[in-house]
Amino acid sequence: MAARTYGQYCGVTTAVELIGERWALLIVRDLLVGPRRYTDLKQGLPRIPTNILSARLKELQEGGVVRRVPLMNCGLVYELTPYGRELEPIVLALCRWGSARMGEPGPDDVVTADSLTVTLRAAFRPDAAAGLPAADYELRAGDVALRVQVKDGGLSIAPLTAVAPVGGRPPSGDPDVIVSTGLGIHRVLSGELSPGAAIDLGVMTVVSGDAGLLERFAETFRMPSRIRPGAGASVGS
Amino acid sequence: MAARTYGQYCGVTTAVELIGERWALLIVRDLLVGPRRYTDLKQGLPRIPTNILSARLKELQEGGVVRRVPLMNCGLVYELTPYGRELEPIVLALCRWGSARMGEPGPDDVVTADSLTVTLRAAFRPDAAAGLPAADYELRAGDVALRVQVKDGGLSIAPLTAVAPVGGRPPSGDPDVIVSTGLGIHRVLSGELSPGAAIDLGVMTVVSGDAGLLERFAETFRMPSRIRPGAGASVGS
DNA sequence: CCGGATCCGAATCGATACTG
DNA sequence: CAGTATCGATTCGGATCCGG
Repeated sequence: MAARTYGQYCGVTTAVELIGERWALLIVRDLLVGPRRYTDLKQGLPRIPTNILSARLKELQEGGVVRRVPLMNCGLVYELTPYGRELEPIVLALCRWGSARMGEPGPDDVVTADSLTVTLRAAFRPDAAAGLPAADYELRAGDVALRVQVKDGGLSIAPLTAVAPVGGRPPSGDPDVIVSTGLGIHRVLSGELSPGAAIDLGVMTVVSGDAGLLERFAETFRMPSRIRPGAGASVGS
Repeated sequence: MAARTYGQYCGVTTAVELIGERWALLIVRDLLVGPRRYTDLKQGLPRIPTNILSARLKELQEGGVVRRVPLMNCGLVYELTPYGRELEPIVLALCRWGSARMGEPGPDDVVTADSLTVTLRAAFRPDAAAGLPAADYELRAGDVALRVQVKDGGLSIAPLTAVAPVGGRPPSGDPDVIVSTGLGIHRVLSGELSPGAAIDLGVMTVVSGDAGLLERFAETFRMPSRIRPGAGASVGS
């Protein structure tokens, strides 16, 4: 033990010892959306081996990042501690940073409800939203569907795919617009494609409702612009 | 290949694929201070195996985070690309976050010039500094010595141990105060100890100059308060 | 079904030695 | 100085299995 530490007395080092192991930060990402059962996490991280999931949960608990909470009606959930929740701005910033280098989705890449929720939170611009009237979107990407409500400069996102998880109240009424995208929604979030262009290219489809609202959507949610991957590559053997 | 990817189309996932491998973020941390030679990095990360260092540098270059720059007078340095430099606020935030869980230093823990420089940048409070007159500190911790100058709400830090690295100009004149601490300087940065208390306990020693300046130092640099590690522990088998 | 534990081959990491 | 080569020690990934 302790052989796998970095041997430095530094906050960065301590932080990566707490959340730097493989899969750890993705568990944190999903828990930022809400408390999750073991099985929820396994579904949200389809490629994680179960032994790794339980090992990480144990380590994150020992680090005081995650807490294990028994539920009244049998079962149990994992949730972030207050200390773990302090990672939210960091994870959102990493999401924005990484988005600049997302190329085309691989054939096996998936989008989960939690990852899309975090992505939208990362892309949300409260100042832009404050200047615009309320809007109520239903977003479908891959096989997840999200209800996204922007009101009074605030954002609330609820999953529509499964039964509402532990703490959520299901949204009521109908959305103003239902839009379906492939995994290419990021091309709109990055500003690479205007909503109109995305619809013309078939990247986005308006299932029902007011297509004009999508311009407002694109103003409310925006990721940093993408970087051509070709720029700094070629390492040379 | 691609077997070791996370299989998700998400900014967070992309980010940890770029900088989530072991040691990678510590390399970024050191490069945030300035361009570094291979050997500098090896010294600043004493426990990194050399094959891992070269593998990480290669990966970081392929990811467009790091660039390899030949020097005019023979030799070469690694430096962050503009994209890599965008990690600065994230690394500083991680430094603050992790600092809350740094316990006592282990017997083999070291403090390097670069890690201490990043720590001070992370702890720097420009708004507090703006309200105070300029100050010029020399800080010695472990076997590193740093010249820390606060002026007009700005911060500049230069190492005094080795020859000034690549881009640096050596500071001129004498500091207002020279203070020597063990690795326990973080107990002052965290506010756990006032400078006076730290001196009384022998955690800090004023080598020369105006000890009164240390109060100003403690106001200018502050980490989030520490968390009792006992709070959320005990995982239970 | 939920919440894991166990086993094993494959890939990675760590330490040291060596080289242009 | 700037790495590569090698090899044992860990860890990861995938699958299976198990108690409630």
